[in-house]
Amino acid sequence: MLAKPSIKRSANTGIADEPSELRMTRQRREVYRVLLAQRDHPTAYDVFMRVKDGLPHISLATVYNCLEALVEHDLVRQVNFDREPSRYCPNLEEHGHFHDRDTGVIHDVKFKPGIKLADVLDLPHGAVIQDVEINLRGQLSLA
Amino acid sequence: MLAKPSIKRSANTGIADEPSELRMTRQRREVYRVLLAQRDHPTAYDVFMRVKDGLPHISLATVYNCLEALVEHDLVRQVNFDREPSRYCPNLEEHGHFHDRDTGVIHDVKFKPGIKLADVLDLPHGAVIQDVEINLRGQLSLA
DNA sequence: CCGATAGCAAGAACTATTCTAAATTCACGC
DNA sequence: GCGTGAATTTAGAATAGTTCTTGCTATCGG
Repeated sequence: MLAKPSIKRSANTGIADEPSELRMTRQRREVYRVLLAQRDHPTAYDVFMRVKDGLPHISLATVYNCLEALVEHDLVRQVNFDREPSRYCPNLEEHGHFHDRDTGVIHDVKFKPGIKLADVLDLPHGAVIQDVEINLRGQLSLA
Repeated sequence: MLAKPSIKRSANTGIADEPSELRMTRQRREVYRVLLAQRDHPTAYDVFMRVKDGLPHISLATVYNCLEALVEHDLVRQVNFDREPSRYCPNLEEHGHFHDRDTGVIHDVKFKPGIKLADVLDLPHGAVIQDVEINLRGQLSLA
């Protein structure tokens, strides 16, 4: 997602389509805290296990709900490699992901300074990009 | 996948790790033909429906097997948007995909001439890229 | 405090995909 | 042409990550 963070904002104005604010419940706060605390791109299940330390009664479904809410409100990005379980990333800067086949670790990959995606891609005429996903797979040669 | 096409090649030399050639069965040929005939990034199920015209008794599992074999041998690329059903693309040039939210159509997106991914990304030191996936979502403004 | 709305929990349901086991096909040497 | 072993196909069962349903609970505005 391109950054458009929104946490608690002004009260609803009554205008129909206004995106609603995210209510920060105990569960959502804990899920978000867990994501910030250890930025290793955990799966929903990983998050579930970590959140249980603070909220032993939380259910996996709630973790999914919370992650969805956080993603929807652009506090967190969902990262998908092929059809593996989704992973979650609190880094909101535009960046890609490098999956190391040897270790399984996913590294954030930034653009070189000054580079914009639209500068390097031949986009369809009139294309308005709402979402960018760049996923790399490979290995870290030790040489 | 980075291009490394291999269809029928020379007979096996006896060397252990040589990647084996792809045996072109009726089913695989038909699946491949269908992908080349209509390059609209069909799902496995779409392919299944199309292949049935020529091979009415083919099973969905076989279509999955064939697609996997074709992907494995770099004749076809698998395209994943989030966790939606995988789509299949016979375009082997390095390119990305733009998913139009309004129509659902997926467009191929080429790099501007002369641009290499490594030129624009800050890769981890020593990273060897085996596979690149660039997925965009947005709309085609009619203006 | 009251009613309405949003969120939570537990488990069932869903669905794209993979696996299993048995039957078929194929390449190849004879 | 024909047997043989390996690869492939098939149909259906199984899997797994995720989403849905239902009833309960918390929260908010008034």
